[in-house]
Amino acid sequence: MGKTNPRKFWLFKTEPTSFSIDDLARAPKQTTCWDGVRNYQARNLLRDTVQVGDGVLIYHSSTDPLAIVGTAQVVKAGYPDHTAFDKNDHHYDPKSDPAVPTWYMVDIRLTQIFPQPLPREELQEVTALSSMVLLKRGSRLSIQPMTPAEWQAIHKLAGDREK
DNA sequence: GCCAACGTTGGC
DNA sequence: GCCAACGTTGGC
Repeated sequence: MGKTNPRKFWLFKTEPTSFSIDDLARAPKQTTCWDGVRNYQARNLLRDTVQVGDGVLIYHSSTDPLAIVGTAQVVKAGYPDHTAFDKNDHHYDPKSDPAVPTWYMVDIRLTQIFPQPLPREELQEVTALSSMVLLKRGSRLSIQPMTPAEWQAIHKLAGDREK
């Protein structure tokens, strides 16, 4: 009773051409809503599991170099993604009813931009990361769970690169 | 409820 | 640009 859930860790994918970690850094309070997720598995995580205080790695996909570029923190837990209701929004979904929203989002605040991004190529060499969802073949999930061990290993790599 | 067709993601 | 891996759609 009264036992708080342990802090969890996530990896959020984004295409830097549409939203990059530099955009996050320039946002008011370096905070943004993570809108536009249109996949049910990712939606379930955003709605039900991602909590305030959870750690988030930011990953740049479909770019060169592919890399983990920094970290953020969840500052608001799952709430309806209003961009689904906006006809003019690229992520508009007419099937999402405001009374029973289909899609959810969270807010995150930038923690740090890594001085050196961690390229996917290098992550693939690290034994401790061999089970990362990100590195699995055909992995398309845009909101990915990761283990505390993976979280720590990433931070160690980022720290080592800084030296 | 099955499953073929189609669309999308995203590394390579 | 290619294409494997998924997810979604829709006829039956």
